[in-house]
Amino acid sequence: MIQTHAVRLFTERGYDATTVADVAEAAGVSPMTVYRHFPTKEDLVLVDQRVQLVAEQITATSALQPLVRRIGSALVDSAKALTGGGSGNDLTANEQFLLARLRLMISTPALRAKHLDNNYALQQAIVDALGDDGTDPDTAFHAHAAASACLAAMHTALVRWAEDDGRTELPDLIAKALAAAFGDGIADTDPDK
Amino acid sequence: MIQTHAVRLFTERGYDATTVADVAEAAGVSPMTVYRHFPTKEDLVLVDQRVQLVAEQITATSALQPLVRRIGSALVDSAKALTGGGSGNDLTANEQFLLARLRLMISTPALRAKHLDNNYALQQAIVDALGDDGTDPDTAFHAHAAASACLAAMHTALVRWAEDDGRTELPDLIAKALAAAFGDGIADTDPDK
DNA sequence: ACCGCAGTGGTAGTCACTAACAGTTTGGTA
DNA sequence: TACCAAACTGTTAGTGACTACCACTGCGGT
Repeated sequence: MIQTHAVRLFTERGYDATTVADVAEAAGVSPMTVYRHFPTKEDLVLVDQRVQLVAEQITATSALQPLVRRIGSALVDSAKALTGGGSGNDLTANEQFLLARLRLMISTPALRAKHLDNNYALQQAIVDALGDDGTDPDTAFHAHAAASACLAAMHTALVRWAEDDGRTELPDLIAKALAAAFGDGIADTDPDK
Repeated sequence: MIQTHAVRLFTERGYDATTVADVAEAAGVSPMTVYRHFPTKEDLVLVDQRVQLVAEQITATSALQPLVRRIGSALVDSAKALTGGGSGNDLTANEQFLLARLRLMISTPALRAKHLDNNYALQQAIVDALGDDGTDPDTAFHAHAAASACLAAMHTALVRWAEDDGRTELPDLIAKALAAAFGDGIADTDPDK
């Protein structure tokens, strides 16, 4: 509830021009309560990264495939879970809310910075999930390079998705971004296609 | 001078535990003076991105090459300018200072986030320099995906460089990171090698 | 009626950062 | 030397995010 009011106020008046006290008042609670649920003002907007989910998808992929393919397909699949499968044409309320938060995130430096740093944390989780045992620094370096590049491509897809107002399916956009960066074919999700 | 004291204090006591007033006192100036030279506390540490330089290198590359190759070679070249050419074995004072700031940047969330956002601004400049006229949204999307992935690989190289205490040449590490992400051969700088 | 406990609120403080104003130093000019 | 303008520095008084600490309320179980 607090989050809903926050995103609405931030969108209407701007992020910087809206204080946490404003959000608290709109939600009918005290500023203290806001801080109890959301450790920082930025967390009122930022999208849950689902680190756990992505990591599980990574371990589920075949270790025989190239790194960017393993990571890419995991990201595409997690995007499906995020948008709810993407069945019909109309956007669900969940997707609308996601879009509103993404638009704030893109246009507000503080939010954008924190989101990019969250992506960096996700990168660490991906490298861990890839099964890097830490013995070979070159292997870890390779994994970090691949993971960071894949996540950067995904971020580009997120921005494009928000600019498109969600008209294109997010998983498809991510696959397109991966293909644009790494070349066609590397990021196909379903081999039976 | 202010910056030198700031990095030293941040390294000794920690970034969060050091106030801007502390930095000002160590530098023998008032807190206001610090804010006049560095708009935010983070700017006391962050590395100059040299957006202009990278953009010029991009326009100097052949438009016939693949995007990641154009961007990659520009990033490798700008890294040479940043570290000062990398001639001898010993680290220059400039490189030492760069290393200290990088270490802070990697370990401090606020600094890391802002640096990643600076990279995002650099991405915009790279896309602009690539000559995207904005008419075709797919072309722009392609350029953004490639640029973001290249910058992510470069960031990975920066982290590795700091972990290595600068023992490996930074431009070489960036080339290695690009090769790890995009495949060998795509990021070679000098064709005559 | 009693206890524990999760959720909520108040108070006071720290610190990054800003705006408005005032004093000082510096470099160029007559 | 005298002078002026511009750059530099300092003071004060704020705003707002965020924290630590303590008190209060409702609520199910014994």
